[in-house]
Amino acid sequence: MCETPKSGDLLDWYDQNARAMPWRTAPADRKAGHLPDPYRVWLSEVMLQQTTVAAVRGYFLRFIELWPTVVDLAKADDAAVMGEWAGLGYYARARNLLKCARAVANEHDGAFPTTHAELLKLPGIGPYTASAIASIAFDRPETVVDGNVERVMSRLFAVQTPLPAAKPVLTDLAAKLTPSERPGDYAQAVMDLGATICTPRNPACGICPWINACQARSSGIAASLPRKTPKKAKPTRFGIVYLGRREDGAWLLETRPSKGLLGGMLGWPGTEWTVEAQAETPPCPADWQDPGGEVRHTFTHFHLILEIRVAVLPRENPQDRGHFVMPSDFRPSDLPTVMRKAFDLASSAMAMD
DNA sequence: TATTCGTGGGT
DNA sequence: TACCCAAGAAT
Repeated sequence: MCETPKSGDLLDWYDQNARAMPWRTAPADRKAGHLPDPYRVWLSEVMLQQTTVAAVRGYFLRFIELWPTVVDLAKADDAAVMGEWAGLGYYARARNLLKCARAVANEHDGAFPTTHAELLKLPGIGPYTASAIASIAFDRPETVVDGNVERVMSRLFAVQTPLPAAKPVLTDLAAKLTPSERPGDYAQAVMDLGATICTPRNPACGICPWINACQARSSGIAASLPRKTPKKAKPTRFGIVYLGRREDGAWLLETRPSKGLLGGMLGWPGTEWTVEAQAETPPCPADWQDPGGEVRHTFTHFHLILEIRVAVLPRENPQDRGHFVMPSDFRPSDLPTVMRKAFDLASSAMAMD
């Protein structure tokens, strides 16, 4: 038989094992009444959506350096924010980040709302992020349910229903465990537990503060939970991108439409990406050459094989698409990863700089 | 409810 | 290599 899990046992563990992060206030400081900056909590939580702490850290520090407050961010140029987000993925987050910053600056006097319901109205803030901000930044007793919490609850209560169907049940179980004391620390504690001990594979049950309360552990099935419904196979799509350079060195680039894949990001003009090989569709007439090689990249729901073409473009070429960017203004780091791969391939194949 | 939407690291 | 996965939201 198992004990009833106690939130206090987890908080005691967290007091000793909380991981330091740039956006986080240590448990001792929180107990002294020092809550973290809501702007930093919001920014970090949006960056952390479906993204690892290791990947986020550098981006977070850079954003804070460039835009120390939400009002600063609200005044930033779209292209600057999208460029700084490049490489982090899920670019709708960056578009909504700006919308949200401007809403907070213009409609909330630069102060984030403090309740779950008000936070939920803002762009890019869903149920998880609203709970995270309300609990972590404002110590409200809201329940965070992310992938970590789903895994911890499914094991603690041996929930056999596969995800995502089990989500409502797991949310209910998590809510009933959430304490009214130290809700901010508790939220971070459950997620830390899932990230460091109650891991997807090889959970470290021997050092878990809830070992005596865990039903899956007592049944020996912890590592097999949570169950998940099978995923669909990824199809492969094909496309061509065109890396054109004017005689004065300027690159022909385009800002992609603000909706859909890589929306709002800088990229090379090219064909659509489809399951059938694409016919040549250059952005302007030129002597396009194939330098050889291909870019392979995998998105969430398809594999992509991309061919590249390169050309020197005449100075007075009436291009149909895109805009020219001088080398002094071109930062490959502004490109989403698949576009940066194309640039790297062209650079190595042509040995051009 | 199901799909769309990135990327890099781990196994 | 080929998966799996990560502090989800929008549609």
